[in-house]
Amino acid sequence: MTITVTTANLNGIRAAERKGFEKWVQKHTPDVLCLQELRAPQDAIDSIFEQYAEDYKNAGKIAQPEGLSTIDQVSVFKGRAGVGELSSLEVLDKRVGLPGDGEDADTGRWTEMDVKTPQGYVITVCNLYNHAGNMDDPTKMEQKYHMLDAIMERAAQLRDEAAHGGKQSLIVGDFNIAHTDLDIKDATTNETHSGFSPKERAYITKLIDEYEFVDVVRDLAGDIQGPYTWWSNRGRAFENNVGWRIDYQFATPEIAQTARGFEISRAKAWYARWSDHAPLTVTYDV
Amino acid sequence: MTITVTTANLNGIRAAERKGFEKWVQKHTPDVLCLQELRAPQDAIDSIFEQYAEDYKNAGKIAQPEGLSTIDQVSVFKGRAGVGELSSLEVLDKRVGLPGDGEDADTGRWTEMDVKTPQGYVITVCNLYNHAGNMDDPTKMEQKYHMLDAIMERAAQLRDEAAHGGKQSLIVGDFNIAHTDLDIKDATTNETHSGFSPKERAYITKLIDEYEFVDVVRDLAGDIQGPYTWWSNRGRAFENNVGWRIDYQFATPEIAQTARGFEISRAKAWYARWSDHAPLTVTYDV
DNA sequence: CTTATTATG
DNA sequence: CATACTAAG
Repeated sequence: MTITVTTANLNGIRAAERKGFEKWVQKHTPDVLCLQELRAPQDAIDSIFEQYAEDYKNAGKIAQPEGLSTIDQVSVFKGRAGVGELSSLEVLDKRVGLPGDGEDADTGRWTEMDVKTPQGYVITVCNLYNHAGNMDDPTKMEQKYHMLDAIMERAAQLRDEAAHGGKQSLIVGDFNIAHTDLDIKDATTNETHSGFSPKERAYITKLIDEYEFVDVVRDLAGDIQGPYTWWSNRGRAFENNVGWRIDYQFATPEIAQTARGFEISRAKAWYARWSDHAPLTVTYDV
Repeated sequence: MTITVTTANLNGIRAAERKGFEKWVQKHTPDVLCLQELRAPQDAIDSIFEQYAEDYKNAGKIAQPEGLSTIDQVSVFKGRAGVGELSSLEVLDKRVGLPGDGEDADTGRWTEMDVKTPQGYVITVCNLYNHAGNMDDPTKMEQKYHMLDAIMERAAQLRDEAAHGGKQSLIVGDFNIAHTDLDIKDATTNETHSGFSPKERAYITKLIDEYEFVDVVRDLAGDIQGPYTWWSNRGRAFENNVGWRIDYQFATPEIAQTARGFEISRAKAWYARWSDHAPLTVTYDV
């Protein structure tokens, strides 16, 4: 009995809908679907998520549309960021925002769901969209580091909860950071760019080494170049596979051990590109 | 020996290019081509007009690309208005702006060319794009009336020049006013809207009655409903022919008498819609 | 509804 | 290069 968890940055859910993303949803209906960069107002998100609920029902994943649990966080900045999380599993709790967010919660960058797996385990699935950052704009880098600090804080809590057979966790989404040379096509030219600077990469290392989260896709793929999840819209980056791996699934050790495989939709013949990111799905035997 | 004069509001020359307007140019190569709403910066206009010069050369209308005369006026407001005029005839003079414009000349709404016809007549061709206006915004209506006042002033000069066998004139373009019930599908509901208010319509009447300009298309078409030149992008206006006649060719009496026929491209099977306006071409035997 | 602009990624 | 926004028509 396995579950599938997908993370997909849509770069505008309405634009992705126009380009056929819903066909992908109908085909895959992952047990947990984590979406980033919805870039849409609440009413648009509500009506699209209702359609997805119908899709899950028609695919036989849930008995009724009300059987799909959803949570989302729209940004206070119109047309920017925005994250949402959907699950056909039993959902015990849903939360939005990070500890450090404070009053400033409506950044549209973090949601959580506690889901119950078919085998009866409870897993916290955290869904995030980090700032892109810009080396020429220190305030934007500060926002990026600030969110990374908050993620570390939450990761510490989740690690402690997971210890000694406790509640396991996933932290998935768009970190906007490639971790190592394997995670970026052009490492040398990008060391001075936001997304591959040493300071940013150190946060990913810290998440793995200090908070004991496992980079599931790297573990499954081994030490190969790639696989990438994002390709710039500029030039022929997608066609030439000049990509970055900036979308991740990090898992606490126990659930990481159950990871059976992953799929990045780019490789598939039926894949129609509806975003500069490709969806990343991991199958867990849990 | 006839000449063709076309007026076409492109609603963005770059968008029109993407949709195949250049094919229309290659097919028709009118002797005088008056364009409105270019909505593009000078460098974009320059390079597109150079392409049109090649098209005229390839069509055998001119000997070399340099044989096409062009004049244009870009608006000081980026991405708005903008008019241009092209001719394969001998051009004696070119001017931009209206008398009333003063310092404020770069409104992108008026150009003139003095062209010499194959029969040796000199004709001033004025090309205009009037403000759309908005009944809820008095300053916008004031701008529209102000331009109409300036047009009347120029029309008075041109009428005087044309008297007793003098230099004839055309005033063509987008007036953003339907003159009579015949010039609009839905007259009653639009009397309170900009474009069909009594005050605006009176300017067209004045141009005809006081300044003796002939509404060439109405003269040729007779008292029928239509033909329209503009259809709203909203709803199914184009499909249902819910249109307005707001693009005109006004002529001094002598040249008006030589008008042999007109064509509005909408009626043609090959017509691909690249704007909310359709091009209007009149053939003059002059 | 469509084309522009702008900011953001 | 693409998706938003806003202004304008």
